Amino acid sequence: MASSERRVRVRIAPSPTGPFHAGGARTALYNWLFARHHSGAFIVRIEDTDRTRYSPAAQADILESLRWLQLDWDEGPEVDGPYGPYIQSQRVEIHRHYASLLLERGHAYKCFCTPERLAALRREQIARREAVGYDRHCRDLPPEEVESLERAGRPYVVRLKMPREGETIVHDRIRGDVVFENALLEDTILLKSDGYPTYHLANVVDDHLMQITHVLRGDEWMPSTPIHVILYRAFGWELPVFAHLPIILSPTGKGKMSKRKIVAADGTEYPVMVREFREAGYLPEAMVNFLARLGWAYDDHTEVFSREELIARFSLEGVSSSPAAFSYEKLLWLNGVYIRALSPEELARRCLPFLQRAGLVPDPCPPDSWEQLLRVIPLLRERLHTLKDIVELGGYFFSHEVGYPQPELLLGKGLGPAETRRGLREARRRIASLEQFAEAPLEQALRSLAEELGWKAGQLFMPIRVAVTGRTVSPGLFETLVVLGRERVLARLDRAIAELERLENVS
RNA sequence: GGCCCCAUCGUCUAGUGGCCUAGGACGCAGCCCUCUCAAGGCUGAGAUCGGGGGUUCGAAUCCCCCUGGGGCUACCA
Repeated sequence: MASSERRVRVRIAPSPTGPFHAGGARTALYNWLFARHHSGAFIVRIEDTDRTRYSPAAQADILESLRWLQLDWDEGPEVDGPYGPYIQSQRVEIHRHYASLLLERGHAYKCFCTPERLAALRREQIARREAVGYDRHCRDLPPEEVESLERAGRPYVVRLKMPREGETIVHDRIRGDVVFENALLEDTILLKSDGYPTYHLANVVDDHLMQITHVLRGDEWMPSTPIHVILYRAFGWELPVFAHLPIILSPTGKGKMSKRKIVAADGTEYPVMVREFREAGYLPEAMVNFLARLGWAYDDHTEVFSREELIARFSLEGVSSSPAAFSYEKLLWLNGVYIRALSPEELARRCLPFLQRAGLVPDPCPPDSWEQLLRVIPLLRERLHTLKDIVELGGYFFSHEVGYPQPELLLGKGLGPAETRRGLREARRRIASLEQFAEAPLEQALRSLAEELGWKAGQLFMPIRVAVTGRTVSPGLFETLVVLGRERVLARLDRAIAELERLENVS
């Protein structure tokens, strides 16, 4: 049966050497979408055969990131499944078995070359400006010599015997047929001297054993695919369908997306790891939508896709073959779109941790803080690009005091400290004596005051805004005053008036 | 250096021989709304489809060369 007719089974094979980054997330998403689209299985397999770089924290981060993005896996760590274990290091006996099978069948050989010899060889090749690579020194060692070296306890690796002529064609669903000249391929190491398999062996063996039908992975794997094809053939196994995804470029378009935090010229830090996006206040649904569109398009106008639409519409045919640069501007816009689509309660729920982390709301959240947050959300909803923005944009709704680091911002346009102070004092008096502290009466009172003073509305509103929020930017003044509450408004007006008085005396 | 991939507005892309004097989105600019900022609405600037050869009545779309960019080149994945 051709693999395309079997039930689709795809996997991601992250290596727990560092936190999960945007590129890994995109690969995971495409695999997940492909599986869900075809009602297939999405599998997570942890490839931790590099014991020197292994990090338990990284492994936890990968799973946590996948969960945050809601890319649920059908088989893998924590959920297990019929083809386990799904932690590669627990499968080394299996890998060793298949390596010995290759040895028996003459598809592989033991190589006793020391790292020193390899390094020296490499240096010579570079000096002679030759192509670097293993010289197959041990490929045709006489059996007796192999035996004696082994008896002497000399460490060895197992290498794959590459065909020395002909070519290997990789059929790729995105790239088409890619031809590799066998003579240029190296006798790749399959088993390291520590007994652990390399990626090539473990990956092929496990993909086969786990019945993987489609291998969707980053384009950086294209060069090693002929090795994998040759391995499949050596075992006599059916090939999966390969599809190499375009890599993600850094926002500048120069080079692969960094795995370290991107710092702009102005010092702004941009997230790269999935957890950093989460901490920066991005919504998982926005991330999913953005990542999906990075290297894939459905038609000539749709930008916003729900998860269900993505599943329904995703196909390999829509995946572009050229690399895509990451755009924080577009992500930010999309994040805003998703924020505005959230119900006020849901948005409040998601913003809460950010306010708590900033120390503006206690943890656990007391009922009155929650009520206040619910009042604040409608005012800030369309102003947030990230959840974290609520701290900067709305902190004054929760803090007890606001400061005026630049007191001159309190001044009305074209007005001096004395005049502004007079306006503010009168505004304070009228607000205090208002029967009903609500938007309409506030607006009426303040507009008529501005008129009486012969000021433009903004000349009065801006000083009040700065007085009560400490900022020149806020939601509409009257709704802001109402949510702040009369007590807080009056206290802050008093402080501002005092501040203006000081400013008067200075000048 | 060798091998491999890629090439449409700044960016993500639509486009699979005629519907393209190249469409949409982000970003940018202007205007409207307006108490500031957003959000929203409208308008605009922005790509001779990297260059050169072919094929064809006709090419962004097919072929070749060049150029540019990227990836890989570990007892890492």
